[in-house]
Amino acid sequence: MDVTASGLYRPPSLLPIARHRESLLYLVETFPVTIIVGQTGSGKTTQIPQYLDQAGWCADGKAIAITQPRRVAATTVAARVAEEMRCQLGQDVGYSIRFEDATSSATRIKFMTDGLLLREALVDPLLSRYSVIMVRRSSFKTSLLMKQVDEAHERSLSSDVLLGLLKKIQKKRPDLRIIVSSATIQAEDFLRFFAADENGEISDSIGCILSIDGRMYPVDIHYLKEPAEDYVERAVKTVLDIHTKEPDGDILVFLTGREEIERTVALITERAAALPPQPTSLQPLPLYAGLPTDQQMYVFEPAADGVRKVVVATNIAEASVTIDGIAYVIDCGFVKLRAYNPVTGIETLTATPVSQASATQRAGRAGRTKPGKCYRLYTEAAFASFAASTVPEIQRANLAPTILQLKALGIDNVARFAYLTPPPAELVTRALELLYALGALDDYAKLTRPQGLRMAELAVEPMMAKVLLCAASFGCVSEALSIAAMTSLGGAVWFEHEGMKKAGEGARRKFAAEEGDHLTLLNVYLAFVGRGKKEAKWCKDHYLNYKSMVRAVSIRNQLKRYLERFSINVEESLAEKQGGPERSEALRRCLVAGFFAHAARMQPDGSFKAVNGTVLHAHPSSLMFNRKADWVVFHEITETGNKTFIRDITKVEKKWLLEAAPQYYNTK
DNA sequence: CGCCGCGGT
Repeated sequence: MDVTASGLYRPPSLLPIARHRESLLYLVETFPVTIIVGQTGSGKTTQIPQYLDQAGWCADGKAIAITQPRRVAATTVAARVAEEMRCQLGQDVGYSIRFEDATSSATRIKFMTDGLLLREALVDPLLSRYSVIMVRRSSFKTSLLMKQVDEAHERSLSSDVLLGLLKKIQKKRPDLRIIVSSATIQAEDFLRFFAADENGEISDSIGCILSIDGRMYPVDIHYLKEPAEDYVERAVKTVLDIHTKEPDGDILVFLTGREEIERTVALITERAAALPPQPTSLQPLPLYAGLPTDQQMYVFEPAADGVRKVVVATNIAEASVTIDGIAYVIDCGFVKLRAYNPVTGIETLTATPVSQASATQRAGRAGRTKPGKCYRLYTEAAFASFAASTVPEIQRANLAPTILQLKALGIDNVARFAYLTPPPAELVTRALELLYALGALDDYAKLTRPQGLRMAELAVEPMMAKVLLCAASFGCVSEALSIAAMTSLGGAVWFEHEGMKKAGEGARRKFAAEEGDHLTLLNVYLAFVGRGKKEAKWCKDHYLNYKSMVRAVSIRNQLKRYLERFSINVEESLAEKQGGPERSEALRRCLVAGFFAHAARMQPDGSFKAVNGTVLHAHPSSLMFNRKADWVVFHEITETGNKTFIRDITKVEKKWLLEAAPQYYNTK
């Protein structure tokens, strides 16, 4: 959300990009690909689309697409450009993000998320309505930091896939212009990526790099002389040291997760109270994505006079969110990262040392408005041992959704797709196997029609997409839609708060279904949309996250529209038999049709055993955490620390599993 | 018995 950078509010003619207007237009005219290097505040995102529009790139009804990594970036930048062009947002300038389309037939400049542009490519494979596509990959130029020349760079799965797709489209559309804004270090790589043909030969007529200058304040880096034994302790101590010895300025502490953050906030409060009287007081504030929005807002409010703010945050503060007034950064040197094990199919979420690029980006948070200081809770030798940059998502994620998407985009040979960095073969193989078992791919690994194509179009992961497509045959489309929408929220259904856990669990019991979490989620959804209850207060009283519930309604509507387009009868509900055993069985059989690969059996000790022998535990947030069951299917599997948890669990019968996927269970 | 880093369709 770097859109609030000071540069944006400078008159456009004074922005650094203004001096490069003519050369930029020349390059875009001459080369199919232009790589722009320049940092936040250079004005490239707001000005370049306007230059292109003025230069005639929107003639003949064509439009310019600009992708952003975040929804909030797409909407705010679009609003800014509309204001500069003195037009109403949604007319000449608009944006399009999931659930919100602020564009019209008059729209020439369109901001959007990269994931949404990929979806458009399913319908319009050559993206023919665009004359220019500008892809923003957040980049951070930090070469003014002491002793460092380094850059960080967000690499989401969708933006990696988009760039590969654009390269493919360009071969068929020489008229298309591609602009990529990138970090200096990657600029050459991008150019080579687009210029290389299938044999690796580089063409020099494909593209060019344009650099725009920008600046940042210096940040002093301080390392530990000896490694810290407990970085939470050390972070608290550093906060107090800064507070008692350093001039005014707020503090930002990077830690890895909720529990650590809450503990640190409590420790700071406790220790600060024990200090001798200080001229200013300390106000520690937690910040992580799971925190309710109203509590997140506190960190953006300027501290009162005589108060020094200490924001204790996860990686959310590294690039997603910008807090003004930070003069000191404390970096624990770790981040929680997801990884996917293709052999076991289990995702892990573990604290891992950050990359040098990431550490640099964290330090840079102290130098946004004036010179700052960064205290690294590790040694300089440790920093030197960190990887240069974080392993891109495409090399560590479950690729089933991505591979399905590529197939639907007409890329049959996923092994030969132009990846920026190719994923490990095992990840691709595992994804292909699952998609085959779900019937999305045939014996020749070709997308099945209509089933595979429809699964790709539905905005849920392949297993849940299969559930939705099977629901009609079980007579539970309406219920499956609600469950799909609720599981899409990814655990954000319940409003968690320190000290109210007991009460929250009591509230949860009101919705509990004997059969497990999916039916419970359905009960929650039905209660929310039930007469007169679709309101924030009702949610609060029942310990539900209102924002998430509203989102579930949107997701369900969108999924429903897709099913209607597939001519699936959505009204087919078992509502009249509500609560009856037939409804419950139909629904659970339907879940099995998609989630047969996520089956496990409860052991006498209450743990579960997967079909491949892995020992699993019901996540404490699950109803099955302390209930008896035999066979179950589950939505998600994650390993944290040294335990493997399953979440969103529902009781099923073994024979349903065998019926749903006989070949899958025979080969195991 | 004891817990999800951050995004996106």
